[in-house]
Amino acid sequence: MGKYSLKKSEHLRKNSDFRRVYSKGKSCADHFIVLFVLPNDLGRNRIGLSVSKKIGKAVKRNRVKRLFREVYRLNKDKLIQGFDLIFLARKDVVNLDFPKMERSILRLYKRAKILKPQAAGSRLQNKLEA
RNA sequence: GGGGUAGAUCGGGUGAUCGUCCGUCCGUCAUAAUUAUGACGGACGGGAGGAAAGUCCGGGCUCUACAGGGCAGCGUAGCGGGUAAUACCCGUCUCCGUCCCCAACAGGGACGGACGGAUAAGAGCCACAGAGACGAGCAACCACGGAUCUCACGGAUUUUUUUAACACGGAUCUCACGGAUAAUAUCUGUGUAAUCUGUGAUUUUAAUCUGUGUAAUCUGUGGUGAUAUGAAACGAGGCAAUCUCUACGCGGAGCAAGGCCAAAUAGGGGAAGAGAGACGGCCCGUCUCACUAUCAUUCCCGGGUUGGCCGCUUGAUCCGUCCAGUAAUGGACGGACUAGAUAAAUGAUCAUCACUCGCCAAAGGCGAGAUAUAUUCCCGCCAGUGGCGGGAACAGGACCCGGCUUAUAGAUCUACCCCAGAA
RNA sequence: GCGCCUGUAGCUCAGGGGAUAGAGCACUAGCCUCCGGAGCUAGGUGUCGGGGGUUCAAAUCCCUCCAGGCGCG
Repeated sequence: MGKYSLKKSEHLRKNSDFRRVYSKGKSCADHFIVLFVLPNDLGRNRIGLSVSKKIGKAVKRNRVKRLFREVYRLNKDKLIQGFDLIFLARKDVVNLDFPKMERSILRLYKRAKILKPQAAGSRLQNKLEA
């Protein structure tokens, strides 16, 4: 598996998976995104995306989901493995571009305490300082 | 060169890195062990739209009777054509609107719009206003005629009453004067005033008759349309986007259709009883399963799974040429293969080229001004060069097509019109 | 995918061809009260979701678009 790949097997797809993460997982949020986290016993991470019709029409929703996927894919080497994650979009997320969303998601990672210890230093710090 | 209208086409390009979906081929591993499946990796090829949207119509396809009859219901509506079909498209007639020609009317032309059948059967509505609102007569006005009656004028007659005034007479009484008497009392004469009464005449009023004029009411005949109304005045009115009628069309559900495999749950409750279901509103008709009973059947409720495969992309497909047709469109020939996802694939970052907007810089042209003049200074405008920064629409397949409607920055081409400039 | 409903004053709703579009609450002003509340009186408030059409006349009928909501599989 490539370092920055994102296959279908890493997606949460069943309704029961989503409900399990929503009810039993921890959540943290900012103005744009709600992140749900629940440990699984697979030894790798899986993500689910939830963008409701309140966000906008199909083009806007697809763009938000693509940005979610891109940010997760390019930062997946910093995460501790073994979690199910759900990104829930809030209404203001439409105005975000890629760097703003990356900063927002990395902050949420840090608050959810799923960042690898050594990764918490270098790149995130650079981004935040920049 | 700029602007407008109409139509057609396109709707960012190129490159790098990382990543995604599908197909073909290959490699490693696992399972059954030719080969297939799954996971991971690699190479190559392909990968959203003109509206993919809204779901307003029409079809294909699938199941239900290869979809049957009647009623009900729904839809369409000049005529002709196109099409698989339509509420779509094309042509044309009629009507309406705008503009132009014409001094004006008539007429003609251009453009745009129209759910544009009902002559024949019926029902309903037509507020307010108005005398009158759809088949019935009322009222108004005018003309003629009649009846009743009011008023005015003229004439005639009659009557009584009242009032007013006049004339005359009578009675009573007051006052004045004169006379008689003894007397201021009484009697008497004259004049005057008041009251009552009689007579005469005039005027007014009332009644009757008659003539003329006028007004009102009733009535007969004929005519009229002013006012009012959206329209209308005995016309076979208007509205059928009110019901209805006529003609034509429509069976129903929808890819979560439908079929197969795997897994899981339950063997539960209720109803029916010779019928039940397909069948969607009703009736008929057809087909299937049953037709003697704590069994079995059918239906409903409840319970479980909500995984995979097929359907799934070659099709009324697209492109080019020729022919037929006013056109929509059709035919022939040649070529092409162009997404098949399913918590749902096209993205992110960077560079660059074009498009556009703003700012800055240097030099150029033109115009005006300052200076005695000028190669100098300043201001404004113009096109082009360089740099920096920003913007780049509407919008994402979900079985597939044909239309319609709506959203849409900009670019190109064609036709027409207007403005400016040059020859 | 299919079907249905709603949009009228600031809010909740009536009105289903002829109205100056109405009711309640709210708002404003006045009276009352020492003040406020309650009460009484008066008043303002509308592109009837947008556009087009039928009609003499449209909130109402027809077409189309927009926004919101609901149901079934």
